[in-house]
Amino acid sequence: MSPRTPEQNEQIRAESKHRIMEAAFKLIAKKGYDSTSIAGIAKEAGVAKGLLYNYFDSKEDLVKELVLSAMDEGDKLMGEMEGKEPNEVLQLLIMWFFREMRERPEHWRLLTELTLQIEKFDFVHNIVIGKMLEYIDIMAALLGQMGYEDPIGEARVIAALFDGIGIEILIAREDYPLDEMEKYLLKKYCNE
Amino acid sequence: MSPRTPEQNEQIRAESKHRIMEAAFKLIAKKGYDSTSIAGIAKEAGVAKGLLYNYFDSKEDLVKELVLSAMDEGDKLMGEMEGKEPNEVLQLLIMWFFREMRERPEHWRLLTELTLQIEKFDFVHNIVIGKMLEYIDIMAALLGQMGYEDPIGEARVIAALFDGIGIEILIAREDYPLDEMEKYLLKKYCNE
Amino acid sequence: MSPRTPEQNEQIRAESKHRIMEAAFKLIAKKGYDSTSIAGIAKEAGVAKGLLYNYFDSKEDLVKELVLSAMDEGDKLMGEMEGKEPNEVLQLLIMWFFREMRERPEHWRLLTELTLQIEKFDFVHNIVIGKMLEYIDIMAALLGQMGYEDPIGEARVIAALFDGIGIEILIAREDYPLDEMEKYLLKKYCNE
Amino acid sequence: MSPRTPEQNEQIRAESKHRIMEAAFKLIAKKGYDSTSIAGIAKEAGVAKGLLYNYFDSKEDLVKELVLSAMDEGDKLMGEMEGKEPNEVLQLLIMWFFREMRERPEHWRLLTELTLQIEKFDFVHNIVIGKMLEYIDIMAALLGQMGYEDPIGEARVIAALFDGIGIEILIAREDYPLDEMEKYLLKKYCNE
DNA sequence: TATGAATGAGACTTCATTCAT
DNA sequence: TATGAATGAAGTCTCATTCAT
Repeated sequence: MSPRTPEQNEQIRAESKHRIMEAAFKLIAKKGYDSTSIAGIAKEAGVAKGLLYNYFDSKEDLVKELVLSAMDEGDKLMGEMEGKEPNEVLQLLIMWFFREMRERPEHWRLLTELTLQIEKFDFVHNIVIGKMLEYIDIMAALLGQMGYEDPIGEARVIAALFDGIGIEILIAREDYPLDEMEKYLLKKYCNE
Repeated sequence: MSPRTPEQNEQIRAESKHRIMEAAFKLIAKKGYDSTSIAGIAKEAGVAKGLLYNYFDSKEDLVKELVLSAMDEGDKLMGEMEGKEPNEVLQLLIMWFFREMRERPEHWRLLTELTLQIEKFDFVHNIVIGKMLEYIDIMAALLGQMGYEDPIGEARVIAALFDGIGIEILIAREDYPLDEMEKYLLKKYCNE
Repeated sequence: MSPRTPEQNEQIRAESKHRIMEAAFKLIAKKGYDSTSIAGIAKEAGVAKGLLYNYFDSKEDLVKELVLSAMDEGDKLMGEMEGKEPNEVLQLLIMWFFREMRERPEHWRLLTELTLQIEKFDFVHNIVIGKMLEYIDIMAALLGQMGYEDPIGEARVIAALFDGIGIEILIAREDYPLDEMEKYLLKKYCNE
Repeated sequence: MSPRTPEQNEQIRAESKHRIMEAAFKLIAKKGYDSTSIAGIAKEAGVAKGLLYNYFDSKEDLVKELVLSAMDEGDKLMGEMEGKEPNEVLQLLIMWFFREMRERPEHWRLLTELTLQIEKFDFVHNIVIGKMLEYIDIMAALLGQMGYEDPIGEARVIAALFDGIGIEILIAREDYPLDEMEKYLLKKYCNE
């Protein structure tokens, strides 16, 4: 029973926390915030209920961290677009969006679910608004370079399109004509 | 002395039920289904908890009636479009949408909130999918008459746009540039 | 709208009260005291809930009157036995008991149900004990005249038999071999 | 520091469960199922309401376990009768019955109470009917060996007697002449 | 006398959180 | 660090009872 080194402890902590967040993500994305219980998360993560409170102050706090980490991933993308042709960037963005929707619809589910609980999760709300504006700016710059007459207007249209498609996918699930939409948008914004 | 007449009772009932539904609508649209308690609804409506169960079998039943009545209102519109020019209809639809968003964003809030709770409210979910397809068909017919090359594709785009704008308004509230978007869309789809 | 005469009022009262008691009896005998609601009784009786409180102070009070009236009926029988041969009386009692069990098992159901709720219905409890002793005395007198060695002991046996058969009928319902038991007891106590 | 061992937990759980079942038994046997609240049981057991649901799925489930455990005890007896003289067995049964009635009338109270709630506790009901038939068979075999002319009839009489005495004890409590009845039955069925 | 809308206490149950180990 | 038994506030729903008409 020799005591663990600080490094070992740190690693154990990181692993446990990761497992808990993964479990929480999975369940909340599937069943929603209110219908996901702490007990359920603990069970899914294979740890005891009490352990969650070693890492998170409350259920809300857990969600907060979850959202922040989910946002992070979205940001990386934009970085990768530096230095490419506007036309190509737009094409990549559209394709990336549809790939995301195919492969990880739950990410979108989680953010939407929590964003709509405006009262409860103020901070998600604020972050999301910020991101939205940021992305619209980037998109407007692109469209400006591509010669659009009202680039901000069209950027807002594209943003709304993405959000709208996202929500329709959440509702229609496998019935949604993802492929057709992708083709249509690529043709509309990138071809010719 | 004498008991109330059936007419008096009917009126009392109608009023109480209305008060309860209004209170429920207000709270659920603001805080979401799960975070709205029966006790809260009763308090908001100014009645005792128990009274709700004179009018609704359960909390879910209350929501059901709420949704059905919210849907009703949306349908009237389509009826009024009969016999008009496609171009005009599209313009009216866009204007109607933005008027709705300005005047009754809570309707949209309520439907969105409940639609996303897929497991819990199957029936909302199913109704909404049905409506979506129906509206896309109508819209595609219009666009076809207006000479669009791929009317179904563009109808889907418009539907997604409406949904996307709707959800962005829910999030951004008064910060959303409703007027600019309306102008932009009218120009894009109706002008020239 | 001429006012009713006192006699008319009295008759109306009697009728309403009777209807309520009948309804209460029926439902309590079938579903038990706790599972029978005031609303249910009113509905069964075809009157408004509020009316019950014109005639009875409370649900318990209603039950009290019900039990008292049910007891009454049992008493008449004993009166009719005056002046008959002991042997014949015993035979009549046994036959009467089985007839009752066939025709009105609910009476027994009601009394048993309420008698067992000792804490709640003290008064039923006391009345029942009194009756039991009274009947055992009468029976013992009979058996004494018939030459039984320990008439009180055998009277208690017969009383317990009746109670036991009664309760088994409540449990087994139509599966209970009523006919065989009747024949057996008649042979045992009355024949030869 | 270290978490409890599984054994420790097992013991804690067993103790808590036992305390809850004892409390439930006591209260239900005294006041009946409907009049016994979860809150009351928890208070009697000295635990929080919520804890009951760590051990039982519902109030009904709690009762189920209670009944099954009460039944168990009754069965052991029959096993001990193997290989004894019929005469002796009958005597032992009678004496056992009266001992039970003296020492644990609440067991009988609980089973009777629940058995009569036919609609609610189907499973008790079915089990009890099964046992009744089983015991009557055993008894009839005994009586057959002892030379009774109609052993099944007499077995039914004895069963009804036991049930009847049981219920009379529930009602009359300490006023019931247990000793005299026991003597009388022993003389009637076993002596001479 | 009669009605039934309204009340509110209290029932069962869930679940985030705490804490002894 | 980790466990899970225990807590208790809060939620949904039922129902005996009241009261304006």
